[in-house]
Parts: sequence; structure tokens; C-alpha cells
Amino acid sequence: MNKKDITLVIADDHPMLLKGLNDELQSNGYNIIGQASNGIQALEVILKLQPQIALLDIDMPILTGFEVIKMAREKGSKTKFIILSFHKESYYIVQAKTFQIDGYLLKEDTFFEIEHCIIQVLNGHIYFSKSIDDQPINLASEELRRLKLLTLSESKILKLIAQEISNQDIADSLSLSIRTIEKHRSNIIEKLSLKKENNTLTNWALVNRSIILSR
Amino acid sequence: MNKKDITLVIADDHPMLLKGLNDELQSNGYNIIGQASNGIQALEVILKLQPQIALLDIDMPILTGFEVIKMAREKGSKTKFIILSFHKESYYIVQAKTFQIDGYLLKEDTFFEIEHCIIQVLNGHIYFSKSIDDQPINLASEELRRLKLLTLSESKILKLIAQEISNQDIADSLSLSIRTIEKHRSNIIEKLSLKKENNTLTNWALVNRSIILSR
DNA sequence: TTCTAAATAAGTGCTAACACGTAATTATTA
DNA sequence: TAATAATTACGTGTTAGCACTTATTTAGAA
Repeated sequence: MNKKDITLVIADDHPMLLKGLNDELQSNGYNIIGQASNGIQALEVILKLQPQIALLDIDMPILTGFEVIKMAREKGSKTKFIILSFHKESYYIVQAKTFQIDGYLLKEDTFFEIEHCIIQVLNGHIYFSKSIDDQPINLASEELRRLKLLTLSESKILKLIAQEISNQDIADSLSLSIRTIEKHRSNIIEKLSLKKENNTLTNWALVNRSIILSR
Repeated sequence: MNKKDITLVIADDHPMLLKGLNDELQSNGYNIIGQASNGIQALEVILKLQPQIALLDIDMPILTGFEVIKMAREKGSKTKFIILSFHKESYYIVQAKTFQIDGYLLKEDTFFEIEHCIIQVLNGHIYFSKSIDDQPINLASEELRRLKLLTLSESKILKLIAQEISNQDIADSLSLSIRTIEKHRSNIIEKLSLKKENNTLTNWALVNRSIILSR
């Protein structure tokens, strides 16, 4: 495929970065059909122009990159999405993987890395920046994979925990003893293989809140 | 003064941003005599080329922008410094003013704002981005507003809390008493007006993790 | 029907976070 | 210089979550 046949939309709320990305891509022969400097603008441009690839920042005004992707897909968009972010923390990477986003780049990456990612994604592969340390991601993903091991009651309780509801309140709302809830918590901790720390389950549930609540 | 007589050095560890800035400045007739992608490189280039103005990122590898400025001045550099940063929090601004830095821009600023700043600084004025004072709508949430109330120490500790580091470990890493950390936590809770619940601060920090860590 | 998994519940002890107070030492600023 | 804010630190008590264990009832599978 010729580079000029690859349609791209790019979105970032930092004008200089947007310009740098635009110039570098264009001078390398890519066809940038749209730009945006906030989330809602990005969503509109993507839905209207239906590019093959959209390169999105996460932290944008009005809508985050993740929200744009979710909404674009709900509207039936076939665009492939690449996140371009400052964040290399596992929290973001896990979220990107959960959303099944096609690519994840860091703003510290060179153009070489960006171009490589675009090509990989166009060929149907998933590509995450080489600069991301895979270790914690795999650990976190492993825990998410284990979510499937939970029974119905355990899942229900986990959702309540992720909403910062105390054992006592969970017990009350489900008309169960607080000891039952405690036992469920123990079982959940064991199934997810969480480290034995104070409030380990609550902490883990809050960090992975969006994933738990979206299930 | 003609634009092409204005000598500039720019430094940022994000290649795309550096390119965007370079292209935009050059196509507007400015004379960029040097670039750098980390702190030590920036320092070398500034000392060697002695530009009239250096545009520096704060968060760079090896040396921060502030450190570069301090060291360049200690070596007798007459260069005027403009910080180009993501941070609009008061403590960064205060730090910039304490260092008597000539200009402070945000990466969300347009080229118009950047150019205006360069001109002001060249004329011996101090110029801080217009976006710093007016509260941006997209970030005007109550929580973020209250985050501004925190002191430097409190912010530092809050970031560690958001990374699930215990009081004891925070105390150890900062060489402080655990009681000091506890006191800071109490103060943070009060400043943020969090509800009086068990682990209320940890929970809040984890829920708002991305906001806290991106600051 | 027997076996197993899930759901229910309780005993007992430990720990980190937090409430609420006091107070000394530094910075900062008016 | 005086007043204020920030940082440091300790005392004492409370609580929610968790470890580790035992045990009954219910429901589904072999």
C-alpha cells in the first residue's frame, strides 16, 4: 500500500506537538485528512471522515482519547486507533489493552517508532511502544484474566467494592452477614492472587475500577 | 530587531514536540541555532552557542529545565530563559518566579502566545502564559481546584499515596518519621474536604490516580 | 444418590489508616 | 522584626480490612 493512500486523523491538545506530528507524517508522504485539538472535535472528524487510522492523545479537553474511541466504535466506526500518550504506567496500558486499542505510543518515541506502529496496525497487528516496560502490564493483565475465575456472588461483591461500599453496607444491602462478605473477599483475594497487604482488594478494585464496573 | 537576528536554542525530550516547535519557529523566520533532547545536552549547547533565548522543557532526562537554567547562569550565561511546560500548578510557577525565569509557557499554548512571549522577553519583560491564571473549563473540577491548596510536600506525598506506597515506605524513602507522614495525610484530607472514612485518602487517591500522577 | 462447589456464617487476632490533639523548628512574608 | 505558614514529630485511641480457621446449608453434577 502506498503511503499516500493511508488516511490519518490526528488529535492532540498541544498545538506544537500536533504540528510536529502533522509535518513529520506529511513530509513522509502520509495523507492526513483531519486534525483535532480536543476530544469532541476528534470524534466528529473521525465519524465524518472515517480514516483508516486515528492517532489520539489520552488527556484531551472535553473527552479523553479512550472515550473518543469508545464512542466512535459505538457509532460503528471501523477506524483503527493508536494512542499517543505521556503515560507509561501500567494502569493506562492495561486500560488500552482492555479497550482493545490497536497501538500505544509514547510521546518520547521517535518518528521511526511511530511509523513502525502505523504499518503494524494497518497490517492488522497490535503494536505497543518498545519503551513500555512490559513487566507490570503482564502482571496486571494476569489479574484481569483471573477475573473470569470469580463466581457470580464474588463478581457482584467486587463491583460493590469498586464503588467504595464498605463490607457492612454490602452486607446490609444484600441482607447477608458481614462475615459472609469478609469470606467472599478472602476468596476473591486468593483467586486473583493479590499481594497480602492492608486493604489490598479495595486498592486493587479502585485502580481497576473502570474495568470491573464495565463488566 | 529582525527575527532572523534572534538566536534561539530549544530543548525538549519529546521528538514530535521539538520538531513542531522548530518548524513553526523557523517558518516564521526565527534563527534556531541549536536543539537538545535532554538536560545535559541543552546545557552544553547553551554554553557553547550562547543564544539570546533558550526555550526549555522542565521534565527532561538527566537534568530538569530548572537545573539547566541554574547551572547555565552559574557559568555566566547571559541567555534569557523561557520554560515550556505541561505544568500549570502554582508550585511550578512559584519555582519559576523564584528562579527569576523570564518566561513561562504551557504546551497547550498556540504559536501566537509563544511568539508574543519571545518578543516580550527580548524586550526585557517577564512574560507568563495567559493560560496560567484563567481556570480552564475542562480542568475546573472541584477536586482539581482543591488540589491547588496542597503544599509541595503534601503534593509529593499524595503522588506516592496514589502509587499505593504505605506510610512507612513513604517515611523511609523521604527519611521522615511515619508520624510526619500521618500528619501530612490528615492535612491533605482536611484540605481536600474528604469524608471521614477508613482509608479515605488512599481510596480517593486511587480513584483520581491519573489526575494526581499527571500533575 | 453421592460428591463437590458455592454460599453462608462465626471466632480471634493483626495492621494500616485515620481522628484529634499538642508542639517544636524553619521558612516566608508582611 | 513580627506574624504566619510549612514542616516536622509524638500520644492515644478507633476502625475496616484481612489472615487463617472451622462449619452449616444449598445447589448442581457425576
